[in-house]
Amino acid sequence: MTTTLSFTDTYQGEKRAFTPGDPSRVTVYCCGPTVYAAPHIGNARAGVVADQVVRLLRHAYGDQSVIYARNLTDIDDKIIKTAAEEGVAIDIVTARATKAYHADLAALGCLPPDLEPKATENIDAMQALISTLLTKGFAYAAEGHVLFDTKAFDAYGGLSRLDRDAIVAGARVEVAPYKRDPADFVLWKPSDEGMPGWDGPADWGLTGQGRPGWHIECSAMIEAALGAPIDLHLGGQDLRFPHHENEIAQSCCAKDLGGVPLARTWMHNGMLRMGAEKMSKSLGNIVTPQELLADWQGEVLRMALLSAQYRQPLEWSDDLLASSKTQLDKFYRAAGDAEPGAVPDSVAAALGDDLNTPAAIAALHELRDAAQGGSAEAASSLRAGGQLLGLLKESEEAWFQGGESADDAARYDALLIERAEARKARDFARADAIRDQLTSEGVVIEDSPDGATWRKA
RNA sequence: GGCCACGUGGCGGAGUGGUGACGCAGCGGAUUGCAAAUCCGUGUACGCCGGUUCGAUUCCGGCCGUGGCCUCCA
Repeated sequence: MTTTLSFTDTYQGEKRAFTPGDPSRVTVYCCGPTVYAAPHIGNARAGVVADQVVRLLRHAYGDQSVIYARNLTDIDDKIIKTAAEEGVAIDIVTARATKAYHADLAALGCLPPDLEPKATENIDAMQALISTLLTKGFAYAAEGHVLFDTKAFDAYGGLSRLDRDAIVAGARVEVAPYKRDPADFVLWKPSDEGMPGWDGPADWGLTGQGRPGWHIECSAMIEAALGAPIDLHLGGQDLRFPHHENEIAQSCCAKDLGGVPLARTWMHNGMLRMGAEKMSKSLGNIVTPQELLADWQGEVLRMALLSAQYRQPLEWSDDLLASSKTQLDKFYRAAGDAEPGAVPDSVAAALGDDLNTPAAIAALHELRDAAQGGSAEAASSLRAGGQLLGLLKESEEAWFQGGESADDAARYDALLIERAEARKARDFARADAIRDQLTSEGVVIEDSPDGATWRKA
């Protein structure tokens, strides 16, 4: 496979050819969830985008040549707060949220990452990183905290294009008095009694236990899981600053990365909107995959998320879901029981051009036309192209009839036979009554020269 | 205020310096006992004002509008 891939690198601010350091070991990291609550569909977009990129990279470089790591942030003040509010142990909160995240992403057709480091299992790596930064003079201890000294890193602000003045001028929170510079950020902070905490190394000069700051977690886990620099770092646009900016600062100051800002390519996905606003927990306008899955198949949600190119904002709506469902129905009808063949170039090329999923879906529609016209080859290509997009994984039968109980299915079949007899006898009143009854149960009848079939609406 | 994006037809959404992707919805027709599915056909667009150009939705400038970020956030 020699497809040329190009992605918009947020650090450089332009679309450029993707060139891994080692094509036989392409390293990808995606900032995973903070596990304090079930994810919303906007969180899931980031997971789907990363999954889509990984699928494409595996197609281009080979399954064994791509290593995909996505972390779990299981130490965080929001977790502590949630546990306290519910009066349950931290573990209960993190296990519950982790389970929900895994289930939801699986429902959206995301492959599990190769590595899924947890913050709590990488404390040693974080402390080692902090010690290095202290030793090299990029960090300092103050009032129980260890802080990163942003003035010591000339390239600070390179990713977000923010300069220190802007950060300070726009600060929405009071600057902690122990900071040397308002832009400095926490690497390690003290934990009160009852909070998760770990002893710091003696030479940090701290008393009592503490816990890591958010940003150091990812730098440490990237180093531990993949080794910096990596080829590709993904995450939501809202993580660009401060999270990713700080990751770069930490990683580049701790280790000589040969001028690479931690990742050779940075990709940031756009936000999902509800109406005019970003969907977010703090705004309270979220909808979760769990809620949506009650009414829509997982592939419908994925199709909806892929309907816009990943960098664009995407407005979430029922119309979008309905349109996605209709399109998938058509794809499944045209694909029939065809086995996936070779991935069509039209689809691979669209994805290789900065993950242009709308163009890839358009290519699928072209294949559908040909398949519907009787081309078995096109049907195979449709399957293969769809599956590169994480779609069209089910059989046609499972797609249209899956999820119904065996009893219901048998009843529908019996009613279809009765209806066929009624129609033969030209008793259309009875035939229509049967159809009306099925309609009321959310089941649609489709007639064909070979007889009638039923499907879920 | 600063930084970063973006404004395309009823809706969603690509793309391009020069014959208006693709989809959903709509409308007309074929098919059907009637529907459903399928097929054929079909309309409407590039925020505003300048500039460059033979020609701009596409490049440049300004304006207006929207969103994101400016240490909670995918």
